[in-house]
Amino acid sequence: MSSTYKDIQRITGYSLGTISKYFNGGSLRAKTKKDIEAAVARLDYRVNGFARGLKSRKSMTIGLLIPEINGIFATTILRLIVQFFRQRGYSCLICDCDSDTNIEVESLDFLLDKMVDGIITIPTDTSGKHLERAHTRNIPVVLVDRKVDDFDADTVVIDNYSAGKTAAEYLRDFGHVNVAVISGTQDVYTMKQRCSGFVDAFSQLRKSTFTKKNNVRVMETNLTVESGYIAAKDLLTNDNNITAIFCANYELTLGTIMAMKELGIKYPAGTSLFGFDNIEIVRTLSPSITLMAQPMELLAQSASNLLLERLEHGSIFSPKTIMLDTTLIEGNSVSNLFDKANQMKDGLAR
Amino acid sequence: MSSTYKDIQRITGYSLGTISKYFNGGSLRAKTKKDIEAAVARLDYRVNGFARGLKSRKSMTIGLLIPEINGIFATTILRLIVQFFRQRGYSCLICDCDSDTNIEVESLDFLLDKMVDGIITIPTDTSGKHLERAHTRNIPVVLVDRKVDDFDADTVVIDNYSAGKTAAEYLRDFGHVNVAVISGTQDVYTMKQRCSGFVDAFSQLRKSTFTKKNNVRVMETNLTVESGYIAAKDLLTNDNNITAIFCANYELTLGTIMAMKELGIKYPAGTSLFGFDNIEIVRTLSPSITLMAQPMELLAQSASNLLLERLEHGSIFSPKTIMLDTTLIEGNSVSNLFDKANQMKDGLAR
DNA sequence: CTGTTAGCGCCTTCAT
DNA sequence: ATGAAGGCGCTAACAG
Repeated sequence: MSSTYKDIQRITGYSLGTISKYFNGGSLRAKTKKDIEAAVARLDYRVNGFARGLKSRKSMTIGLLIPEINGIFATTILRLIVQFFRQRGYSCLICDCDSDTNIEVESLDFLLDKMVDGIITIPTDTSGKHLERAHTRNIPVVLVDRKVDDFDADTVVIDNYSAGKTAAEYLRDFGHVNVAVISGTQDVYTMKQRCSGFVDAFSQLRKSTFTKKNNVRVMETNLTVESGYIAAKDLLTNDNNITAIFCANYELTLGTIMAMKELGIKYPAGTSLFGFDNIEIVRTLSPSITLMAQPMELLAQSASNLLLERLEHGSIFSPKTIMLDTTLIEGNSVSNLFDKANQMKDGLAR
Repeated sequence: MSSTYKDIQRITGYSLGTISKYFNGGSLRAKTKKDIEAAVARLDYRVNGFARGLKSRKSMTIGLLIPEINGIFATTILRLIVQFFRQRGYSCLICDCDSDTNIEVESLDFLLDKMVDGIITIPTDTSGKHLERAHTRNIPVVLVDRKVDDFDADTVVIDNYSAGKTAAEYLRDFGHVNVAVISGTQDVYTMKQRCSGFVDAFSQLRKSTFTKKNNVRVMETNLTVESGYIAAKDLLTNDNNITAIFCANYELTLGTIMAMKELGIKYPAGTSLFGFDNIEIVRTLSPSITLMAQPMELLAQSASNLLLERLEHGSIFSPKTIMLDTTLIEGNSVSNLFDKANQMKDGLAR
C-alpha cells in the first residue's frame, strides 16, 4: 500500500490543502517546502494518478495507436513523438492492433478508458468511424500517414501521389518502359496513392509516346520484408522484361534488395531499383539506392504540434490537414537506358 | 463531459449500488440488466477508469518495459505477450526507454503510477535496482531475456552461454580456427553470455589442439542492422584471415549478410556465417543461414504464465528462474574446411 | 435482488 | 501562507 497525503500530514503536521499546493505549484514558505520534500523522500511518496485524474480530468498521457509494432516507419515516428511529449511532461501510452480493425476499436476504447488527453494514430480501418468515440468525449485525435474516409480530424500525410509520380517520371526519363511496382494492398491509403501516382504517370506516357502498350505490373503483398522478398523473387524469376522495380515502402525495398542479391541480379546493371524511405540499412548500402524519402522528423513534429495545440487550446473544430513533400534522393540504383543504348551504338561498354 | 452512474440512475431509477453490480458481475434481475444496458447504450456510457482504479486498486493492466521499440526480438516477444493477456482480459501498457537507464526508471514510475497489476520487462540497467520500487508496492515483476544483478524476481532467459559454446563448437568441428564475433557491448547480459560461451570454447581448443594462438576477434557495436553492417564491412575488408563470423543477434546477422553481399563475399564459399535468431527475412534466405534459434513463443509464454501465476496467487517470494534451450538450425552458410582441404588434395574444387 | 452509506486520494474554493 | 470542508465517480459492506 502506498502512502498518501495523510501520511505526509502525519509527519509534517501540514494540512492536506498545503500539501496539495506543494504538488501543484502554490506559493509556500521555504521551510514548508523543505519539510514536505523530506517527508516525500522518506515515504517514497508518489501522487496517485487516479485520484488526481478524478478531479482534474487530465492524465497528462497521450495515446498512440498504430497498426504494427514491427513496422519500422511507424516505430520511428513513434519514438520521435514519445520524445516530443516526454519533454513536455506528457507520457505516452502505446497500442498496436496487429492491423486488425477489431482490435483497433478495442485498443481505442482502452486508451479512452485510460483517460488519455489526446490520441495520435496511424489508422488501420479506412473508414475511421471508430475515432468518433474519441471526439464524443472531446478527446482530440491526430491522424498520421493515412487519411480516413468518414472522420474529420487534424491530419498529417505526405504527398504520396506525387511521390509515386516522381518515381515514375524518374524511371521514364531514364528510358524505363517495362516496370513493376511492389506494393502493399490497395486498401492501405499510402499504397493506393503511391501506386496511383506511379501508374498514372506511366499511363499518360503510353498515350503520348509509345505505340506498344507498356506494362506496369503491380504486385500487392503484405508490408513486410519477407513478403517483399518473396514478391521480388517471384517477379524477377518469372518476368524477364522488367527493367526497373519501384518498391512502395521500406520493408518492401529491403526485401527486394535481398531477393536481387540472392538471385545474383545486380542493380543497376541487371535490374534498376527505386526504393522508398531513407532509413536504416538502406541508407548505407552501396551502390546507394535511389528513393523517395519521407521527412520523418517533420511528420512526427507536425503531428505532435497539432495535438499539443489542441490540448492547450481545446476545440476540436476546423481540423487542419498538413501535406508534406517527399524528397527524391538520387543514388546509383537506376541505370540510364538511353546512355546504355548510346554506348552500344558507339560500341562501348555493355 | 462523459456520463456517470448518476445519469444511468436518472434514466433507469436504479440505485448506484445496483448499477455498480451491473458492471462488476453481481446477480441482477433480467429486466434490471436490460434497463441498465439500454441506458448505457443511449448514453454511450463508459466506466471512469480513474474512479474505478481509485477504489479497486486494480487496473487489469500489465506494464511492458523494453529497451527499444525497434528491436525485432523484443517486439516479437511483446506481441505474443500482449496477445496472451488480451485473451485473459488484461490490457498491456507498452513503454520503451531507448536503452537509457534514466528513462527506464521514469518509465517504471509511469507504469506504477498507472497502477499496473504486474510488469514484464527486458531490463536495460544491469543492476535492476530500480525494480525494487515495484516490489515495494507489491507489484510482481517478471524479467525476460536478461538477468539482473541486484534484484530478485521471476526470470526467463535462454541458455546464452551454451548457445555461444554450441556455435563455437560447430565452427570448430568444421575446421574454423580464425573466427570473429560481431556482438553488442558486453554490458548487455545476453551479449556477454553468448560471447563468453563462444570465446571459452575456443580457448579450450587452443590449450588442447593448436600451437599457434588462435584468434577470436570480438567486435562490439550497437544492436542495430546498420551497426552490424558497418562492423562486418570493417572486419571483412581489413582482416583476411577470418574464415567464419558469429553474429550474436538478429540485427547483427542481418547487417553482416548485407555487408557480405555488398562486398561480393559469398557464404559459405568466401566466409562462413553463423547467425542468431530464426526470424523474419533471415529465415527465408538462400543459401540458408546456420544459426542458433531462440524459442520465442516459449519465452513469451513462460514469462506470461509466471506473471499470471503471481497475479492470481499473490506473493512475490521465492522467485523462479526458467532457462530455456536454444536450437541449432543447420543451414548452408558454414563451409567445412576439412572437406575443402580434402577436395584440394583430391584435385577437385577450389 | 436492490438501496444506503461511507470512503478511495486528491483538488479546490473559502476562510483564517 | 495555511487550514477546513466538500466532492470528483465509483466500489463494497451492510441493510432491507
